[in-house]
Amino acid sequence: MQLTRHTDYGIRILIYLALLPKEDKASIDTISALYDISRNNVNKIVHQLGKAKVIETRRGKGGGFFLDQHPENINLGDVVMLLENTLEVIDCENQKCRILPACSFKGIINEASTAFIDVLRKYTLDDLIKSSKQDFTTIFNLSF
Amino acid sequence: MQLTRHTDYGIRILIYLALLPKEDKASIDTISALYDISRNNVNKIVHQLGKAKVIETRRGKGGGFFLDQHPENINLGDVVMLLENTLEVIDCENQKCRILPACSFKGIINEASTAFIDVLRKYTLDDLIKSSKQDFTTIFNLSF
DNA sequence: CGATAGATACATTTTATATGCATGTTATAA
DNA sequence: TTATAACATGCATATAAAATGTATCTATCG
Ligand code: SF4
Ligand code: SF4
Repeated sequence: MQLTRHTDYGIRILIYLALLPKEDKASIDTISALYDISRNNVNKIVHQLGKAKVIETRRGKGGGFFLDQHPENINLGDVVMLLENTLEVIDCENQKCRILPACSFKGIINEASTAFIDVLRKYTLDDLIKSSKQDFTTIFNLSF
Repeated sequence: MQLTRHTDYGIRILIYLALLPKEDKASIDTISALYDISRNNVNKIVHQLGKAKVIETRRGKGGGFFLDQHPENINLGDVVMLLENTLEVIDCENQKCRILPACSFKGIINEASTAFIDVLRKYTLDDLIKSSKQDFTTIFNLSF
């Protein structure tokens, strides 16, 4: 029961974007260096977030990416569900489980993972930054 | 975000034990054959459940294992926490994350995984079998 | 055009999970 | 009491998932 780094990296990237001044763009290389995440990982995540319209990506010279919505409108539940590929906590079918027809564990697990996501749904990207903007700017050594 | 098979296997084993008539014992080989799980996997799980006093194991000829408590007293939250080795949904320290001091995501994730376990905590092993004893006996071809 | 920056595809490495193999230890039934 | 059934334990291997690396393509700006 663990979130993949892919997802966590995605959150980190969004946090950074949320702190950027309006009209500023980030680049894959910047983020890769900033967080010490392999360029290709960042690439993949940015692409995924772009396709899902969480961020907007611009190719070519002077390109980059930035939030497509206000941080208050970016729901953490949605983001995690997007980045985490395995929504199902257990894949009963795929392992020809003998007791499948009688088993109610899968239902309980489902209820539990819904509860998990529901907690995340209560928060937005803004909740991650609003109370610690100062700390973040110090960490990033930004001046705005 | 997925439970490991190890955990799921554990649940299956407990379900089987809960259905056994009083005073009956199961063996690693029986379970291994019944669920088509590798002998060593069953071995490890049984050992773990034994150490945690969820089941009682008896060595030697005529030995085996059986529930150490009534199914109503075996809490699914406890069992899952026991079998799932990674309780932490994300290991911030271990990846020298730059924004750790300012990040509130870990707290939110923690709240979410607590919610997950709390759902499991509402159920016991008995909940898994009480409403479908008949189905299970058919599946297992038991006659009691 | 030429440089920049994301898009895409595929290969490789690393890590986590699952299984296999061997052997030890203990209890009990013959 | 001795053979044997059954769990205990340690380590090795195989498999699968995740993370990272390499390469090339495409779009855009100046
Ligand atoms: S035991 Fe239940 S939850 Fe687990 S694989 Fe079988 S049907 Fe699914
Ligand atoms: S971003 Fe937050 S949750 Fe993720 S590793 Fe860093 S401190 Fe932990």
